[in-house]
Amino acid sequence: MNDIARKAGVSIATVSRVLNNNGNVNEVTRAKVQKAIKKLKYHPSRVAKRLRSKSVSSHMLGVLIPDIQNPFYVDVLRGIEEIAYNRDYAIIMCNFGQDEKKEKLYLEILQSEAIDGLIAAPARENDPLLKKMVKEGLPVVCVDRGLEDVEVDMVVVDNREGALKAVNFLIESGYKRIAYISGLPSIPTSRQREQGYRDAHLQNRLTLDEALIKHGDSKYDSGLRLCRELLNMPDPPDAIFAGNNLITLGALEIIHKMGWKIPQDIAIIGFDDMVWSNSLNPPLSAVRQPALEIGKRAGELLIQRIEEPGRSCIQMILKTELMKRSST
Amino acid sequence: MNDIARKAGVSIATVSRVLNNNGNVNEVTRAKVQKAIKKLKYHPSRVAKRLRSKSVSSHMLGVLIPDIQNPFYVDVLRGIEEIAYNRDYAIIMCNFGQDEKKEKLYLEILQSEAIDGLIAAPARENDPLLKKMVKEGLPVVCVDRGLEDVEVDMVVVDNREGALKAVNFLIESGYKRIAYISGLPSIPTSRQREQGYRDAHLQNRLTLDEALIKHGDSKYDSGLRLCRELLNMPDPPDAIFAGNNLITLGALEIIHKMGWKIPQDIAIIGFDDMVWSNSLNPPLSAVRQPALEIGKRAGELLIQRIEEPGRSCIQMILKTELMKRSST
DNA sequence: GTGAAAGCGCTAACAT
DNA sequence: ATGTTAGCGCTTTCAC
Repeated sequence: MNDIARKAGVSIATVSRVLNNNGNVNEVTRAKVQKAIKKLKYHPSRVAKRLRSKSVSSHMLGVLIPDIQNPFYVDVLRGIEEIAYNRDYAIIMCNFGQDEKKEKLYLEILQSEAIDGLIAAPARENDPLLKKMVKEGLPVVCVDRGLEDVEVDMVVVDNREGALKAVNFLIESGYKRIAYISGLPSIPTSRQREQGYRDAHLQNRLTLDEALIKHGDSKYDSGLRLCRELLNMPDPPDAIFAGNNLITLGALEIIHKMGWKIPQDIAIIGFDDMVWSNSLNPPLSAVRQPALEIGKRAGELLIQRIEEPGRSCIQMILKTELMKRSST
Repeated sequence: MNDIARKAGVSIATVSRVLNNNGNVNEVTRAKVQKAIKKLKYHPSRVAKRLRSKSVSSHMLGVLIPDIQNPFYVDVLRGIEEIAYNRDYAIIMCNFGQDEKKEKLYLEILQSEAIDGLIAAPARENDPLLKKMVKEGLPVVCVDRGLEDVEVDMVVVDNREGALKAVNFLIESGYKRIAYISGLPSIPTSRQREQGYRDAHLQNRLTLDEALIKHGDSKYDSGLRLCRELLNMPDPPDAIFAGNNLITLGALEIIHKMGWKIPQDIAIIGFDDMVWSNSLNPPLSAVRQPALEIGKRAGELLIQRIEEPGRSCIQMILKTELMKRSST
């Protein structure tokens, strides 16, 4: 910046002014400076900018997600990214893979990176570090999962209702022994979906066999393992409600491997739709979360909050949609 | 840092020393400082650190990938991330969605973020901006795609050979009219795979019907559309070689929708394996790229280069593996 | 072993 | 309309 000031025969303050289109600058000076900038192939340092002014936006956002292998989070991320891109924000992506130690480390990095704001799907609803960061004034919006005891913007889906609809649909279709393969029980969404599953049984006065509820860890392998246990039961289920994307795919692998026919031998419906649900054979029924939209809304909410830190918190609950295809 | 210096009754220089475990510090002074750090819940600012010393590592890496919806890149990313995490690097993830304008913007951001190094799968092999950054001394390693005219580390897969193996296998299995659904022809990997496809025909003296080669844009929808065109031909193919993940999934959707049986009516083999290839019905045959390993190797290479900028460039060519399952 | 001070690239208040 | 200057939080020489 010094070089360009010298080259253009002005002070660096003037350079800063033309760079930021801010303050009054004579047209001819501006032109001179512009030329020097071009000539010297100058690139502003976002780092210095951020250091200088906490008050001014660094145009850097953090995103903290649990599992980038899960297509749901990929779509959320894409939604966030789309908004960020349009508003000229860059993103630091932190994928903690359901590992709380890693999550903590990332949170610390994010903190010391002086980001403008953070979109997070925290592992635990009472994560102390994250709560602290919120209290210290960092704009945060939670997606998919909330945060206890503190005021934050939230974009979530009505998980209980989504599960309820899915299981009701299964029951209406005549299935009697419906299994639930749950993700990590410590994750709120897992519990909410289980609640919907239970409520559907209640509403329909269908007795629920607790042995049909399997708790896993939200990953592919647990879907595989738990589904095998289910199919090997002396009295196996006639339908499966799978707690998330990856669990569904794991379950499908076993079902096909054991040669069971869908939906004749066993029906399956997943929580989370995927772009390629139709590529499956048969096409998969699923509870669709508007993942892209969750990401977009979260991005918008975050940028709003950055621009107007005072505004009160918003909790957005998006609707799920039951995608009836041929697996049920 | 000032606060903690004051609190501990030392100078900020000393604080810096204990923070970085560097230089000689008296044990008792060190203890005092440590205590003050704890008390004041001090967090170092990575931003200031980066500003101060270009010489010292900022511990920030950039990753530039074309399409995060493609599970292949997700795995590459996971590989990179694993290495980065272990070596205490953070990652700025830039997903440009095959959009060159976006790619350019991201490259500029990365540049002004003072990252230590960059892992990129550039849209074009002769991207001028990226080439400039390499020449200016930014450590870069390319994955999946190379960069013309400049020396960079590269981690790629032998695409031609992978395709060759796949199509040879198809031919040996008795298929005669094998279609190729290509990704964007401007992407080198698309062309290399096409070359392998052609070579296989040559080697087996099988005449190749140019009408069976369809060029798309590497995305789901193009797989869908081009596969439909193929199946609707008066003289349709008996096997399909799909240029990537997303194309495969799009093709599968149409095949199922039109009620064709795999592999009786049509065989299909994809380039890129997926975790859930076994979840498909029938399980999908595929050319497996060791995506996670590509990411890891790239991460290692990059960190190596950051630590030893002088070392000469390495070009790593990883092997593909033919996963024979039931779709062929 | 420790402190003082310069400076990384930038912005903003204040002067001119 | 433009220049001067004081820092932002840190590292690193150079003294002591």
